[in-house]
Amino acid sequence: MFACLPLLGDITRKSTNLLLKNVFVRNFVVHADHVFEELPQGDLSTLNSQLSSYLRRGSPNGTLDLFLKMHRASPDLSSHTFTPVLGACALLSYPEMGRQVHALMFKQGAETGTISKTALIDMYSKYGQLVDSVTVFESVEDKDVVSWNALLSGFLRNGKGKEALGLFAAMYREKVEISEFTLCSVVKTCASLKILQQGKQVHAMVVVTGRDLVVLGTAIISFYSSVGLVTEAMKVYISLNVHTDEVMLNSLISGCIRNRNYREAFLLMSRQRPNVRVLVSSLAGCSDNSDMWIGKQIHCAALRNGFVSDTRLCNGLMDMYGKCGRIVQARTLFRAIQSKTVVSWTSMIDAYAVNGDGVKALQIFREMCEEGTGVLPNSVTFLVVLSACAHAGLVEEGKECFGMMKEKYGLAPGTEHYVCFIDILSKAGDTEEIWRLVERMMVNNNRNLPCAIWVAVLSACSLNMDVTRGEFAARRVMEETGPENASIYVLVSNFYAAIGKWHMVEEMREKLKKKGLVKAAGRSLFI
DNA sequence: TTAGGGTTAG
Repeated sequence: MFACLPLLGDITRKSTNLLLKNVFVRNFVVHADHVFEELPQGDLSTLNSQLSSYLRRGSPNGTLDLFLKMHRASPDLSSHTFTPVLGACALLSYPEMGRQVHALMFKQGAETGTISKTALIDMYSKYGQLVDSVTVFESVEDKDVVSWNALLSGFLRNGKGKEALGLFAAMYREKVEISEFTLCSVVKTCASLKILQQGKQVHAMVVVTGRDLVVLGTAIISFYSSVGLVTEAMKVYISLNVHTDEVMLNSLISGCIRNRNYREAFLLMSRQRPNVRVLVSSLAGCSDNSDMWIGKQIHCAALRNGFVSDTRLCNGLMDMYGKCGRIVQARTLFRAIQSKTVVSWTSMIDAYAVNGDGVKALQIFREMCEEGTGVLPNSVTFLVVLSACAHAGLVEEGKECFGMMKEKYGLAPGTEHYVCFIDILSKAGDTEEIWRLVERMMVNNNRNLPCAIWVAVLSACSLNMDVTRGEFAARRVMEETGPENASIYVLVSNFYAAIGKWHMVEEMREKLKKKGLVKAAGRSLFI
């Protein structure tokens, strides 16, 4: 059932204590000095309240610190002890510890109740381990609306929108009395899937049932913005007549920017002092829309409000200037950031990469990797770097970075990294090396590779006129791709055209026509 | 025990 369960036989109080202590020393150095302090006075229920209190006040480390002391002092803890501890584990994104706490609960028989299991569902979903969330959910004997909601929001959190809607349908079938939490998750799901009709239905349900309208109203405003109906979002905002809620107003401002309703956005912004979060979100909208002049106005608003030393805001500004082709502005901002994060470095590398300067992108990357920066590259950094190498044809550098990712930083390349690497090898005309890589991946993945890999291989074979391997890749692409993906048919068709197999080109075109698919037209920023 | 702002990089 759970990876931790085979360990249960080894979990004595001593070993768990040691594990928890190690976890603290590794991850919560600030608290390590205090772990041997005496347990605060109080009975178990008082201490349990204290655990919850730490969590509510935003101190998960405090919760875990106290839990460790409690565990050292007495082996008998209650389910009320574990629920806030699970919450703290979830917040601190430390799956190993969460699993060990689960094992301890199991050992003490404290994981049987609905509330305990709901906390486990939530924790596993926050770790991205949905299979375990579902397993726990299925084991709940008396499922209440909260346990359903926990799984529902877990699906949503992990990008499983369709599954979330399926679960909502199941709640209906099971006649679960839905709550505001349910509706909130469902309306967010509709926003993520951009499904207008279902979202409208949820809106109607909210209006009819007269639920709490501040939180739900914000989710509905956000939903209408996400589906491009910012006028509807405005109507909801006006009808709710809640002008004091900052989150709701910010949701509307961000929606206006993303939908290019700039006049309304700045009008709303003038009603109250904007905070960093809404400005950063608005800058992201400007980046997506490539609207530098609006981005500049937000830059001015940030200056007026004294936010320009905020790293997240500078990251947003850098990204916006970079995406709009203003590399000098991006670099000036980057150099001025006092405490650069991995996002700052990655944004700067990306700014050079998207503006075609692979050499400068690599220079910044190397600077980032030097000792003393206090920052380590992550998988996004490597994706940006590999992409820069691919675009600039920096083959040897790309190979070096791909190797470095795992060997030096212990980061396993994902599908996107392999796609970039195949692109790099393709630029070097090295289809032999690509094929060796593919064979290794097939061995490691039980011969199943994601479609994106086959697409990259096909493009490489097309570019290098590798007929035999290209045909193999083309067959795999057609097997793996969904019937709705028109661009894949065009890609395969172009490959057959490149190698002169015109009957296959015709076959692809026929398939495309029969399915009534049309490839989306390419668009330029300036047309 | 479960919900609101697509806060920033792919």
